[in-house]
Amino acid sequence: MRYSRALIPTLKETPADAEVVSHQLMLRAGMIRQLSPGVYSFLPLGLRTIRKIERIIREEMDAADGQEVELPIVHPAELWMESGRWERMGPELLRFKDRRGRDAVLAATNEEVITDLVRRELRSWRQLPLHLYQIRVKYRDEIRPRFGVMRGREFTMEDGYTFDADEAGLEASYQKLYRAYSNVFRRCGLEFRAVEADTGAIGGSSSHEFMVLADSGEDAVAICTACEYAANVEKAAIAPPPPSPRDGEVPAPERVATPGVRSVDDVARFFGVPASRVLKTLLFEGDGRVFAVVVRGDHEVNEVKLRTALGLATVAPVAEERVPAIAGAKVGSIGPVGLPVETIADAWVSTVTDGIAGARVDDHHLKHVVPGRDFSPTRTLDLRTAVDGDPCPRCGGALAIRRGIEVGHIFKLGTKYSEAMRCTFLDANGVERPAIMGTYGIGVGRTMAAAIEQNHDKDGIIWPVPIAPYHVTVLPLATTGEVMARAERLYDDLRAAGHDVLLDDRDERPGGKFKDADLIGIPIRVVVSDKTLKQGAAEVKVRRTGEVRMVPLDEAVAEVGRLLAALSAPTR
RNA sequence: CGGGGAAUAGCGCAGCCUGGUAGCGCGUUCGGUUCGGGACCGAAAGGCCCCGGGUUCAAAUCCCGGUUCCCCGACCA
Repeated sequence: MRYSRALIPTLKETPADAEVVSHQLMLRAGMIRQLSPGVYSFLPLGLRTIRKIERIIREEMDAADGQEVELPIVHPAELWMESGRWERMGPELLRFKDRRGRDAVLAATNEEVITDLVRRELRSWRQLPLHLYQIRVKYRDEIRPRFGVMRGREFTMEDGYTFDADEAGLEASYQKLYRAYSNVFRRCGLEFRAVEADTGAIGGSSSHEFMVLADSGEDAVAICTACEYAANVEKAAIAPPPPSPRDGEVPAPERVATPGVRSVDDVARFFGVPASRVLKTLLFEGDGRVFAVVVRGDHEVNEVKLRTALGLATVAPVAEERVPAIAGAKVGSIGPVGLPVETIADAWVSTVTDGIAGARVDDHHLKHVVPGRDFSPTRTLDLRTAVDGDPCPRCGGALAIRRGIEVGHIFKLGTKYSEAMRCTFLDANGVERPAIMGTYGIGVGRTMAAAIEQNHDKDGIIWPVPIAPYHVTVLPLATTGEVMARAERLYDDLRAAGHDVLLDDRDERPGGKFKDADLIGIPIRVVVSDKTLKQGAAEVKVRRTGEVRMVPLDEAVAEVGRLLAALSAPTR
């Protein structure tokens, strides 16, 4: 491509509304422009990277026995009613009516459509396993789109689905896709972790999220520093605490007036104890029943873990106005002692041997509260959110909490949709069975943004070679004469060698060309100027390392090939 | 949805408090000098000052209503 003919509108200044570097750099490099919140146009340069990521995905999915399909974007509402997601998905599902007043939705994901497609064709166990995928736009009416292409309302996603005859088949498909997804992200130059993810109350089968570790990530992941355990903090388990020997006798609970003392911090300050000695009591409501959860003051209840541990479909805190009627005191003074509802404790409550808790009388607290002596939880479970340094559930080592960008998700669905939508086959014994499904997704734009988050410096993007919009940029420092002629020849030769090349033939000053080349992040830069031609050479520079060398003109193509190969080697 | 901020030239912003007919930097166009890390001189183009209403001799500026965008909390690729 000749730069003079290309639409690559780079910006010198950072647009004010871009918060994270990937968003800033995609705008500055002229790769994307916003149309409306969470909806972006991809410009030629941005689309080149998108296409390269898509190609990698196709190659890996095909290698994992996937077959590409193309599913509709407009779905009839009936299909979503059949699966139950018309109600369950809520406002995130973008709905509209056609001219006849029929309800329709824009594809947010395609379990319904794929299940409908397959149920019409699937008859025999001999047709299984089946792996279908597509790469296409999705619409989710996100509450708050942000970070550019990272969380959009309209975005391109690879969505894949597997159908198996039995659990063992699902396991094999899942493992195959796990490896395929790992390959995709590795080839995109990403440092990532596959972490255990929450599966919700339904199914209970396993799920992994592929997380790119980056400070700008919206998710938090717990990673064991000693073993391979890694999980989304939504789900991360925590090893139980060591037994806490009671040192000496603890006096009976004593009520203390604590006017205006409400939060855990207030309580800790008032009594002059660390927050870890305060017992925090919260009321929750799940599937129509109310119960209390007790955690240590320095810990947070994890609603996802709570829901899963109790096997509930939904869990939500009880509205503050209703608390006094249930607990006998306002929020801030409720406590577990004598509480007339079922009380469940987090395992780490046992480390409190002499605690402070609400007295269930407004503006009063109890000191010398001993779990097990002064109140008895009906159950003790792992209910809190992991924090940095918590013990790993596998090996007891320390968990580290890191930020992550979820670029992919794989999920053992089981028979949720195949049962609801009667997608069945006859097994080897002639028995009708629902297909056992898996569902898989990769955010393509998100992968691109994540790659920038991990590969940039103060001057701009540093593309990993496999997803770089161009591999090489040739910069003639003059647009006429010998310099231009040599640059043109190099441009042709590099293209003939199979590289994607951008020739900066603009009538720009050298500084401008250098800045733009760095900003858009082309891995290799080749400069041709009067100075280099005096040596019969071109100057070759590696964007990532800054390494510069003069290379004889007739060796330049070979040198570029060597450097690209070296940069593509899986060193990271 | 709740809370906070913003809307003025393609981009980044000032002007608003204290009304008087719109400005700076970058970019763009033309001419010239420059030419290895975003040059310099000269000339020029470019504005429903978010929209609607009100106050006033006069509104970017004050008042009322609305819209849009951005940021912080519950979802997901």
